[in-house]
Amino acid sequence: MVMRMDKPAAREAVAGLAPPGAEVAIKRARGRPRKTLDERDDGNRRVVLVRAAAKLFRKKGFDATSTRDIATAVGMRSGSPFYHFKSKSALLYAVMEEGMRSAHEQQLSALQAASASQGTSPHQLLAVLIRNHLDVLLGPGSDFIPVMLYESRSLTPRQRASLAKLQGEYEADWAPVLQALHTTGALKADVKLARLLIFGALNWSAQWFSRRGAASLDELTDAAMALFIKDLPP
Amino acid sequence: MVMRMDKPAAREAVAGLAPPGAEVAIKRARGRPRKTLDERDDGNRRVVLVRAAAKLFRKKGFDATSTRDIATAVGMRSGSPFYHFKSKSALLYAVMEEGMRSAHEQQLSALQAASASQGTSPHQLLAVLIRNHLDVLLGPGSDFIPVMLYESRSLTPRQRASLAKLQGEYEADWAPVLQALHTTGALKADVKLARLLIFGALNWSAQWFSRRGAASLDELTDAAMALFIKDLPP
DNA sequence: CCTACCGATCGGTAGG
DNA sequence: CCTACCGATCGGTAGG
Repeated sequence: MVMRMDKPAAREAVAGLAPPGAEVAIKRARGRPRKTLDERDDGNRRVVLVRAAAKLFRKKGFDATSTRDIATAVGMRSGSPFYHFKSKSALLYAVMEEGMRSAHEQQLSALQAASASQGTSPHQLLAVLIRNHLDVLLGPGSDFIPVMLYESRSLTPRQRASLAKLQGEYEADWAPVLQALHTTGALKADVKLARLLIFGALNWSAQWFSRRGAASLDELTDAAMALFIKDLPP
Repeated sequence: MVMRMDKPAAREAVAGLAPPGAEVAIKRARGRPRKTLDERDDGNRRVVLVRAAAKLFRKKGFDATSTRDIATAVGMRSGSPFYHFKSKSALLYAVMEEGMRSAHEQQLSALQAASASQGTSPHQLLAVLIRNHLDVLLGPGSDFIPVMLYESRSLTPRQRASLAKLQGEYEADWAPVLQALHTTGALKADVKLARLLIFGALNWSAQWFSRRGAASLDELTDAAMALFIKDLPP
């Protein structure tokens, strides 16, 4: 209840909302605060909350998950998540935004690594995109993107619009690859519809894929490539 | 509000739960009942409830739809849906079961019509299956299957198992067609994974397809065929 | 099928 | 971040 004026700043920085003077205000506090009980570690708690929320939202759905569930999962009391997030839906948005950002980063890395080492044929690039997408979707600890795919109904219109922009950027990386494949005849369908159908095929796997199941992510990637591409090289 | 003593039996028959002696018991009542207030029109109300529930579940999701929303939609008071369904989840199951039954019937009709008139090549059969599936999924008044696809988390385990059986029967019709295409080389991917990926591609369209949008169901069918099948005839 | 409820739960807040 | 709440809503039920 006292001296933790550094908290709001840290929090807003994570959210990318730090007002211009925030850090200055913090530096005004001299030395470490004494009342340490509420001097919980750091804006770290925010990340922990988002992670727990992602897991629960994925497992039970947004509406069926109470903010109390989330609080309990991270060892907080029922009202405390609202110290970090102004609403339940803000938490949901944080999950999705974090998911999209890291998914996109991962996608860019994968593309760069591919064009650096392996060849850079459209076939290979599509395989890389698919494999990465499956990883983001089904890999260990990947609750964020499934939540984004299946819970966006619960966002506010403004949040949905924000997220759509991020999704657009993610999908934009696919367009040239698909276009190239269409040009060579390896992809016969209309490019735009093909993209939607392909994302559907992949995204749906979040509903049935099990990491302890029959197929591996590599096998699934191969199956997808075999399904979509006409002239697969041996 | 009069004469529909046949209703309880009809109702239970729809649910497939009519106890052996139900109809007999009903026939025991002679003529029309006099106390007419609770003699509401018919088991018709049940169908109306299921239809309204499907619409709302699809639009807002199961958890975000209250039984009061459904009651209001059909002009009932808040407690009345529970006269027809013993729980909210029973209503959800009714939506899904009704959706699967009619989808499967429609699929069988489409297959019969196809093998009667058009040729019966695996290509044509797959096109028929896809087209029908899209119709069931995206056609006018089709809220049932999307609800089934996206809300089954809210079923009880027993309900889920029941539904899985119906889904299995629906999907079973696809297996020989896909197998035949695989044999001829028109489908390169592993048949089981191909089926999952194809259903994903189609099912996902419930998320983005708009009946007033760019593509028609026919165009979407063509795109899907072009995407999945290697040696499409002209 | 309505009336009149009930207990439980939920998102969120004040105040420290 | 906790304590102690609050108003609203929800699924469901008794009793007619």
